[in-house]
Amino acid sequence: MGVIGVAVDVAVLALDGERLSVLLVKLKRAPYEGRWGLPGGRIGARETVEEAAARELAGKTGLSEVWLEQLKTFSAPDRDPGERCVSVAFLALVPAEQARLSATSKYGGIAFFPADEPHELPFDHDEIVAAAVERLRELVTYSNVAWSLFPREFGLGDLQRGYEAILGHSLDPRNFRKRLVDQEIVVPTAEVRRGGAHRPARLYRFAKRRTVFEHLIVGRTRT
Amino acid sequence: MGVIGVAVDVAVLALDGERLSVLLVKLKRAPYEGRWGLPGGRIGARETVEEAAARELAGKTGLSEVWLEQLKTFSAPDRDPGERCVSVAFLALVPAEQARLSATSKYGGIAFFPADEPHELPFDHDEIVAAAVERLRELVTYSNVAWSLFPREFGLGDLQRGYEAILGHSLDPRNFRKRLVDQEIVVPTAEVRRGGAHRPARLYRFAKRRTVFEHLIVGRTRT
DNA sequence: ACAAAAGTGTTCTCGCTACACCCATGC
DNA sequence: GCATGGGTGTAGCGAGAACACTTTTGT
Repeated sequence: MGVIGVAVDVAVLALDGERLSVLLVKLKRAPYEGRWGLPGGRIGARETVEEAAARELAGKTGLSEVWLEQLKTFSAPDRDPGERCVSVAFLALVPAEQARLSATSKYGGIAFFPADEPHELPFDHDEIVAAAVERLRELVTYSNVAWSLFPREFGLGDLQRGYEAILGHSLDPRNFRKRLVDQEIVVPTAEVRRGGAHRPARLYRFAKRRTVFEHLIVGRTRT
Repeated sequence: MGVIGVAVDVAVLALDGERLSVLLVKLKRAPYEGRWGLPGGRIGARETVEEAAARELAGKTGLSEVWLEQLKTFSAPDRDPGERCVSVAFLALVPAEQARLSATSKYGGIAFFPADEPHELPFDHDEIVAAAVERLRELVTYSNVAWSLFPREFGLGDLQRGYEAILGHSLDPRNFRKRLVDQEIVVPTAEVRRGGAHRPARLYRFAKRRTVFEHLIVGRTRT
């Protein structure tokens, strides 16, 4: 029986501008060197897949302390044309600022691409990205994982636009605010942000880092 | 870098009597030969983990055509004291009758054990069983996977007791019936079952094998 | 004064919960 | 006739959805 490799692949999602984006790197190894794909690689002899995912992420992008969750294991025999290799896919979430930083830093060959469309990526990476987006959509409707996608303080308008980008549909601002504030998922700070030629936005923070609660969200609009 | 093995382990859940139970087999390979554990084994060179799970299940228990879902990949470096091996855990659901059949058939060393308590199983199998039970509890609240745990026709009383066994709490019979019937998750058949010294029970079937719908749940009672 | 984003309250509907009694049968 | 499980209806509450206008600022 042939030897089977074990790898991890990480779909890093972030709100880049106001789009939900996925981080891709220029692959360095055959047979797809030079093409864009998900960061990842073989697991080490003495680490879990979770540790491997965190290590690969830090090594290839400089990102650390990010939210990481196992998604699914992909194992089609021909998924890697070079050699038999199963891959444990992960979802990672990073705040926009941090994401932009790492994309422009010393780590070369890193960029964000729209997450909600396929890019003809090598291996089964398109499928992994799709699974990551789907999972995030689920998560965001009944938890406050969005914590991991935003800076410490933010305007509720920003937050709403982030949710809309993730979910792919628009939300009602009154219902959105009501729920988040009434249920104390976010709390107002003393600060406001005076930006453009507009009324300044009060800044908020997430209240608690509880990750799951009883069916929050989403004030879907009819259209 | 040492070679890493890839295996699957399957937690087969069934309603055995009126308890939620997990199928265990007598392990045949070192270092735990003779002890009870989950059915499973190495994946083949040309199969996916899903195929491997189905194959192992059929081979070790005779069960086929069962509901199978990937749960999570376990990868602690020391989870297998013999050699480095990651394991992709699966949840399988089988109807009670089929379960009892396979447990008494030519396949030796098979038995059901209560699923909601640990059994000091080898490897991380207790953890896998716990994850399987948790997952089933989630599934059952917003889908009709129970389809896979019941025979074609059943009394609503049976169904309710099954749900109670899975969830670990009691349900209100009026609300339970109302929802399942009003939302056409189950439909009455022409038959009734005349059993003991009681009013005969009308028999029902599941209506459609849609697996997920919008938040069904289950009429939790206060206690 | 006007453009642009922030902010706000009420009504309706629907699904979940709670709760107690009669029904059909075998013995 | 009685024991046993099968079967039923209603009222209240809470959460989500719908919906349009006022406020604050910079220019």
